[in-house]
Amino acid sequence: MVTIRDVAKESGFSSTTVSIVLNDAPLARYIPPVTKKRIERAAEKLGYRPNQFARSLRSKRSHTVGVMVFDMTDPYCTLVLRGIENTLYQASYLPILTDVHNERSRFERYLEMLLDRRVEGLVVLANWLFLDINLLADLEKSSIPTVLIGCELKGDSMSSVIVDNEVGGYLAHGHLYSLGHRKIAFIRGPKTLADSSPRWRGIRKSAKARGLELDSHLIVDLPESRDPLSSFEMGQKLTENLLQQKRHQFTALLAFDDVTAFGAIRALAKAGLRVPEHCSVIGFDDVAASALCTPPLTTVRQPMEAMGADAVGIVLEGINCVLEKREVTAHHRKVTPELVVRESTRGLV
Amino acid sequence: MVTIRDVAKESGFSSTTVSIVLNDAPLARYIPPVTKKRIERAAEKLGYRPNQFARSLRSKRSHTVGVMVFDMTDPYCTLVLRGIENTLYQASYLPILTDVHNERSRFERYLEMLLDRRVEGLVVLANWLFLDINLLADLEKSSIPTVLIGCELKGDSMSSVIVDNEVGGYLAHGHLYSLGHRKIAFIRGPKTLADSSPRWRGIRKSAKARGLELDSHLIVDLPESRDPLSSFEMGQKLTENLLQQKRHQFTALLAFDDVTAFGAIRALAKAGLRVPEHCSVIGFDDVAASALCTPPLTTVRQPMEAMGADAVGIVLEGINCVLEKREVTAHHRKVTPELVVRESTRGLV
DNA sequence: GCGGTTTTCGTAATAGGTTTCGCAAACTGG
DNA sequence: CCAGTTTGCGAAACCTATTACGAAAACCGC
Repeated sequence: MVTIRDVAKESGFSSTTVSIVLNDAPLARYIPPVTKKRIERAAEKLGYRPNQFARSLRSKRSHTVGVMVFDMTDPYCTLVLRGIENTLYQASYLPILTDVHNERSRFERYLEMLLDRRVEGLVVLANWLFLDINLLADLEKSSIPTVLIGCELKGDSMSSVIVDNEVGGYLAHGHLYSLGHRKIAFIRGPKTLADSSPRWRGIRKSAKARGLELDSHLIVDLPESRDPLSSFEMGQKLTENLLQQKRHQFTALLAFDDVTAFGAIRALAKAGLRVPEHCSVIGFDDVAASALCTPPLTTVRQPMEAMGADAVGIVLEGINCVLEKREVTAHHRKVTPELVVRESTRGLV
Repeated sequence: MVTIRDVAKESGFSSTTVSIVLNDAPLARYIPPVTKKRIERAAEKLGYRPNQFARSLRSKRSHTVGVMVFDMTDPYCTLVLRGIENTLYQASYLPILTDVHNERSRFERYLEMLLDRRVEGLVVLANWLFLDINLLADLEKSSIPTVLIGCELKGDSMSSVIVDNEVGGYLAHGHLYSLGHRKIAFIRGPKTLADSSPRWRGIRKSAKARGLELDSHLIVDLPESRDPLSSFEMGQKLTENLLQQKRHQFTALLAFDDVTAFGAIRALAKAGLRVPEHCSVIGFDDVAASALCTPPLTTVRQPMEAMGADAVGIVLEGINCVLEKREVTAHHRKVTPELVVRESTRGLV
């Protein structure tokens, strides 16, 4: 390995000067161009690359951000991660990716590891979070800029980026209503999931605004589960149950999320019902698969890539605050979802 | 920040002894339990956490592995990443995730960044790789244990983990054949993609073994594209083309991969053909969406999680070789794919 | 040609660990 | 009781880059 001293020797100057020149430090003003050239040429010739460990040891900076995901296999993650990665790249930061597998011990272990590495910020993708909220209290103590995606924690210790679930629920229900559906089945999210209740609130709001009564026989809840893909089987099963109560028919189904919707569609197909001819189905999220399956799923899109980018923007700003010893202020961003009409919903004839 | 010297002061011993005790270094044999206790208690009391920068500076180790993905949005990545992450976690390594976006400049920049961070190994997910192969030559120079997933590079400079595409093609074709299909359409992969030709070889082998002639009118190729999801639109378009030549009908379609198959299914649906009633469709990969869509896709599964885990295993072994100054030998693993029969294929009546 | 500023560059301290070396005390065997 | 080993521990070197400080030269104005 070639060190700064090697460059110093090669160029005939001291390591101090080499450091100043190569980093273009303030003092570089005083270094004549000839000297700079010589040093740069020497560095080039030797293929010098500064040792980041030594540099970090001095500067106390890692140029690294920790990314914690609660379950990578959730298709929701992909685009958010893309947004995170891309924004970090622009800023020359690198992400350390950890997948908590929805396990408390793993969360704690990873958090320790990340803090030990002195990550300068933390992005937590808490989309499918069933752990104690006070687990997030661990995060507060960490005292580095932290942003939660998909889960709001009021207060000024941590920022958050969430989708406006209420608007989303409102949009979804409004869409089905405007297509003429009046008998709508609902698969709500697990009670313990933060997204569930605001989405439902939006739905009720829409129903109320339109003077529509909701039939409690057509409302079911996903159970709590550690596995985000379990909502497929649950969606299927719950839909089967709904179909069995012959006295309470429905012409449309509003699922908690896209994966649940896929499960519902499966159940409908097994019952000989086609989407959207016999029953319209709408999801939430707009994961990649929603556009790929046939019929493509009408859904409420979360701008996932933008949310990831936004989260990183907040973290980077926080890092700058820390560097400049300004106060770090928490931001609570709530982004607006967008209705994406595809072919799984259709007007009643 | 509390340093090792603080612990030394608190415990009444030197930093040497503290280091030896807390790391359980060989010399710790000679330290009496009383001393160890005192030091551990002091460390505990002060909440001492060793500075990883300092440690890495000395030991030249980062306990970090670089993970380069060519395009995160490829659904193929998710499970592979899960396997990578999980195996690294077991070994207390952390992954730095980079997404090359299929851009040469980005690849080079990220590679430099990773090497600057002294990652101890490299896992490259080269699934959808259209860049010059000699770009991978850059990797060879890096002289750290490197494993390629999904792309073989013969030689002993780099290891690889790939699926046995030929067997996969053979299985897929054999499955359709055994269901009675004789007129089969094929959407082959892009010529420049490493997976394409062995898969096709497997298909031809199966056809030959069964004495079946392939109809060249029913064979089309995906064009080259940077975007892994483009194979959806391409699959759709090519299938439309296939359907237009009325004189060459087919009862089954074998797609290059699952995403292509989704496109094909869409085209079939638009033409009023149902899967599998009117046409069977088989994919390749078994991405998550394949089990979620309706009808669920029959496909050839790549054991993606295991492949990721396997790759990390090889990297870790390589790292150990480097540590013990043994020779690093490249491994070329070829894993067997598995036919997953779902409902997008059906026997001819 | 003398104080003062600017330019140019190096010495040494620093960051926070790990490791080599060596000293001294305690023990072992003959 | 003496040589030789084992125990127990610390001083100092080391890893590599950054930076505070200061020395010396060059330059300026008067």
